[in-house]
Amino acid sequence: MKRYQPSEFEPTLIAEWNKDKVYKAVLSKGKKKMYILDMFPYPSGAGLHVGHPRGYTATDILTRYYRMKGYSVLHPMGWDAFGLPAENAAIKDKTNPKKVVPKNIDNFRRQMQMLGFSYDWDLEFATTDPDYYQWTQWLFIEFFKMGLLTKKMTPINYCPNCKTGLAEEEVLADGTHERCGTKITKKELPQWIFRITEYADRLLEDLKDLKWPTGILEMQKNWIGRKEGININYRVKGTKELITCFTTRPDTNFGATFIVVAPEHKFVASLLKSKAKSQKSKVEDIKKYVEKAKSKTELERQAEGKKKTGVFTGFYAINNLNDRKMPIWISDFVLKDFGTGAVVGVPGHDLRDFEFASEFDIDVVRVVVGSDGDKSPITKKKQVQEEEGTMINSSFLDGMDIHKATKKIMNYIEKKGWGKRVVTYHLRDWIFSRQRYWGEPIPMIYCESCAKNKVSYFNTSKNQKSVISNQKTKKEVKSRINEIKDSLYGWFPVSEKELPLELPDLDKYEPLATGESPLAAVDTFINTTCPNCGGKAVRETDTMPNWAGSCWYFLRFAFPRHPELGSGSKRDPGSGSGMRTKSPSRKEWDKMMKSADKWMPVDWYFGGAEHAVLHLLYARFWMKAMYDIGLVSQTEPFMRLRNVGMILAEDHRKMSKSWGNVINPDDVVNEFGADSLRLYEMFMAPFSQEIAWSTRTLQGSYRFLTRVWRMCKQYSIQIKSHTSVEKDHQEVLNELHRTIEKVSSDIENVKYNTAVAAMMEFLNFWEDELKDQIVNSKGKSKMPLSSKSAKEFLKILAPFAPFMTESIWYDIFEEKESIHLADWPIADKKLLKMEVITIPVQVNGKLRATLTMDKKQADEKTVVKKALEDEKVKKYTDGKKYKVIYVKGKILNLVLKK
RNA sequence: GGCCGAGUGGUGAAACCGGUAUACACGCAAGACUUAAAAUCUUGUGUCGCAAGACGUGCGGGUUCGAGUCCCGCCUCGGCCACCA
Repeated sequence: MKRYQPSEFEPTLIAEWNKDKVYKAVLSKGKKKMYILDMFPYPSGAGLHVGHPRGYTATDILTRYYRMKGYSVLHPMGWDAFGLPAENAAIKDKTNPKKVVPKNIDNFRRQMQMLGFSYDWDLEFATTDPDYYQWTQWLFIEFFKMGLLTKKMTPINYCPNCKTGLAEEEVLADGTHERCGTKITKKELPQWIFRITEYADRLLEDLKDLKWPTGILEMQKNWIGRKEGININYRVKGTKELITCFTTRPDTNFGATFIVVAPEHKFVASLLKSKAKSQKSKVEDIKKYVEKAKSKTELERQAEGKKKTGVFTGFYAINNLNDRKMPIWISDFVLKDFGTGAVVGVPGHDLRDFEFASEFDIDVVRVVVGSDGDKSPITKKKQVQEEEGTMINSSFLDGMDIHKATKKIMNYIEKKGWGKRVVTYHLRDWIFSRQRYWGEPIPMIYCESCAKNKVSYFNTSKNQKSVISNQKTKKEVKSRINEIKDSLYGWFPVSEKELPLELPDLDKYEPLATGESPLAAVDTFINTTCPNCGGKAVRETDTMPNWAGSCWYFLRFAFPRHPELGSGSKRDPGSGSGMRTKSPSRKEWDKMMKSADKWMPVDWYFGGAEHAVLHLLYARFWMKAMYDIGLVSQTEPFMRLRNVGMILAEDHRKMSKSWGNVINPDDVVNEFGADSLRLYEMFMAPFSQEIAWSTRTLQGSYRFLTRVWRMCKQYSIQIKSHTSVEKDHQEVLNELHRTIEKVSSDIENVKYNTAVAAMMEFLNFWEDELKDQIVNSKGKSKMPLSSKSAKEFLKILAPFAPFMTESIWYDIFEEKESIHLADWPIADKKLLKMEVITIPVQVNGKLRATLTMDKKQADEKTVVKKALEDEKVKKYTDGKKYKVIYVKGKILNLVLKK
């Protein structure tokens, strides 16, 4: 044991920790529990890049800290292995993802162990394990039973070149396919829709209980986008039709001058059907415009910018408030999915409406006067008044401010029966079907003959039993089912006994030209019997999106172990020993959850901010739905959330193979050891901040560890000889305890950069003290800290540098049990207090001197007296009157009087 | 366009409730060791100035004995959403 040479002991320690199961998660009675979780990774072929360990080291430090503090800690790791990247990589290599994924997992696991993360590897599993996804399928069926899933025609993104439907993430911002650059079109396909919007209010409401970064909370809030407004019905002159418009600004309704509907609006369809009612030339125009609008790609829409296009229908709607005839237009700036797909145009008080009105010469009426007092007619874009103001030209609203007017007019319209208050959301229902191979098969069966007889799961008598006890939820479920059951004739869930419904092994699994899933071409998979009538039936061939697996994995980690079921089979490459489960059933779930519930919820959740709305929203949704069925006892999965900042390459660009600027952790560990990498990534910047990699700065962390190593090495003589009675230097001891205190609180606040700085500061102090010793005792080194105290320092460094501290712990200090199971040191409150303090002295707010004195003597009188003895202070105050401002023990300010 | 962050030395950054601005580290400079280099160690390092001192946390104001921190008005950069009615 000479030089600090990490490669000499790091691999050995990994093997020992694994063998002794040092990091086994055990829930002990009388101990507080702590569940610390990373967003589990997708195991790509490239292996870990240097950005992954930043988050994983952070959770590892928390885990090690709480473990040493005596908590029961759950810290697992697994693999989110379904999804497009694996599938595309496998297609490219002409192999099956089933073969590639296990290899990738092995590599990821090896790298994580290399970095010393203290996961309980026995709990490992992958979302692609049939043993896991049988439960994901089971949950799908439970959600189906409570009316949260329905199937309907929905437009999806489609690439005409690759002949496949695409996920949102495969469509670039300019509307092209990321692989081939072809413009994406829309294609209507039957899709399973997950009705997340049913939970919009609760997803919004419950945000208030979460200790999450405010930015993420804000993003979820915006994404849900709750808006209160009113739906107003307008009569179409000369017909029996009504057009309903959503608006949040009914106060301006006296200023409404036109109506615009989306090209997809049902009024347009009925218009085209009954040609007789409108002029023939108009019908042709309308047809042309609607077709063009529907075929427009995102790219074309963006190229057009905000220039308004549209076509007049020849019809007018009547504004009941003032009997105004408002022309009805069709335009693609109105979105079919927002509000009612129809807008009432108030060009004086909405910029977009004004642009439309100017384009087509529609009247503009002012109904609000803003703070500029401008009452003149609105003719210029600048004059459009969207802000606060007072009503004019609005009959009984005149003189009111806009908020009061809004309330008044809403009441008025509702009373008259012209409209109804409504709440709308930005949140859309979740399209849950993928026409892809590499995902969980959706466990549903379609029976044509049952469909013909209008039979579905929901009207077969044996299925009417409800397990939901909450009356309110029961009612909601009932009304949901009533709404959707007619669209689900012929659909039945796969029976529990059949789970897992396994993904078949296929040689060819490229998406089909029809836009269907590749499973649609596999006869042995499709054909089955109807669970209801026993006749011929077919399986659903779509698979679930890659988000499904991450919606409940945090529960699965907490499931009790079943060693009697054996370890993961070859088929389940990820499942660790004792993590297999029996077939899914409500009884089995309840048994599992009874014990898993003790770990829930996740106390600390770490991952990238890019999941702010997707994964985090979906998982919260599942949790609430599960709660409603009684599957879990909590409504929120993740109590505290922290976002890890991205690590950029040294050239400040994103790390990417194509730039050739990727840093591989294997190389870093080879050169500097895992501890240096961990320490550096914690020290480099505040945790959530994006930062560029710097090998130079990493060397600073390496240097620090080398110095700690050297320092500790000097204890070996002392310890082996057992001769000298060790004694702590009071000042070093005080400094040590201050460091213990600082590091402890910094860890709990995820401020690792300052925690590391504090330890560096301490080492500087400790070394200086030793040098003084050597000088004073003429070369004979006597350590300024006892080995007992030195070990305390080693302990607080242990979560950051688990390898080196463990190695010293065993070899120098001759300990027998792992440092990572030792007790966390507690700072001695008596030692924290500063006996001697420095007080800055200011004259007129400018620093002129500092006083060093005993804390007990630092009363105002003494401090002022001492300050006035200072030459510099005297220079400014001599012969002048001054006011004394003294904050005890903090600062003295002498303010000269004029 | 909407919402949310952030601007501090040559660089990454620190500063708890308004109380010594620049902790810790990198880099740089000089020196020690060495035949030499690397490694290591020592000292210095906000700007201007010989110094005393003055100035200094994106810019302009304000509150205060005292402002990186609070208030008002701007500028720049980053993130998310976006023809959202």
